[in-house]
Amino acid sequence: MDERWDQQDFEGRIIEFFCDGVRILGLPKSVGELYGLLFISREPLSLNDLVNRLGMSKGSASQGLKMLRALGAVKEAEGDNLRRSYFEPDVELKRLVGGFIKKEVRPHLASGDEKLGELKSLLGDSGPSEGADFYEERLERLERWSKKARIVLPLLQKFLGS
Amino acid sequence: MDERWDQQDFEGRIIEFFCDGVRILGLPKSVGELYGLLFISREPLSLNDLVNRLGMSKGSASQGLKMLRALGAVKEAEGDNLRRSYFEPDVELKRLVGGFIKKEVRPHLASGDEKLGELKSLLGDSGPSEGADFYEERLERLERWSKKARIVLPLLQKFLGS
DNA sequence: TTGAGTGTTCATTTTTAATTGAACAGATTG
DNA sequence: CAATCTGTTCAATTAAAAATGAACACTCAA
Repeated sequence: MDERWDQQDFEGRIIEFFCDGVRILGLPKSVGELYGLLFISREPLSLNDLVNRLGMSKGSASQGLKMLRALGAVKEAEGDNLRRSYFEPDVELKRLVGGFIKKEVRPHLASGDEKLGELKSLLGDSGPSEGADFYEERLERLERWSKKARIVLPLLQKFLGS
Repeated sequence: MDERWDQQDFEGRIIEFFCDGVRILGLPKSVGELYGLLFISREPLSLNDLVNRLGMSKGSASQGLKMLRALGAVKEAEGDNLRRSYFEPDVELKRLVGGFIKKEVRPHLASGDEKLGELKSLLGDSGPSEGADFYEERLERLERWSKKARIVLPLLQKFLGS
């Protein structure tokens, strides 16, 4: 047994790694801790396991798991205790990114498109008034951006699936 | 003149639009306001113009502009007053995304890679100990993720340039 | 039906991030 | 040089986000 191999440290670093990761995506640190611990655990873990090993509150863990399930990043699994729910991570990048796009990105794009629609009709109301050309050009540009986003997301997912 | 055409309202909505946009990217709202107002202005604006029209502090505006310049999202331009600096937006999606990737995304990926390297050497230290297989598999997976990201970013930029 | 185990919700607290505003440095002008 | 204008910095404040923990509902088993 090599005394320099510190499993605690290793797992802690993995968890930190995911904390950093999820922060870039705008998710709370606790979500990164939860996913990180599940990712580096051989067995599925229960809410209580996660709470005990991460030292976070039951409330945070419950909400974090809820988010991870909604994103499709964790799923329920079989465990020792029949009463409890156990969780294991989905470790397929394709599906992780797909879930994130579906739950976090697309809704924002949709609400952006809606707002663009309102802006277009606002500008339409003005009639062919002087100086509206500039605003029209800007709105068209925003629509092109939005269109690009709608095209690129499926391509991205396709690429990640390879 | 159509009284229903409310330019104030229109500009305000564009600014809101960008506030929402930058929040997704994890940038402060003030940065969205600054970019939004520049985006919808015919003429380049000075720091004082921005402060006055957005009602934000000089400090926020200065810092926000600093960030926008660093991202390459605004550049200096000629204006009436020789003493002041004037700014105009870069409105090419390709360059906006490119700047964001360069300044915000790549540094995070780089620091992630560095941490992965440390983890690998930690695991290496343990020697061929029992049960390290699982950890090795996990680290390899993370490396594949990182590799995918390094491949996909240039493709994304290439696509946006079309 | 009571008691223990599991998990959720949400008002409060804590933590983190953003904004302000005053002090400051440099540049320009009279 | 004194007065004004421009823009930056940063300590203090304010606002926003996340975490906590207690109350609650539900289930199961004795």
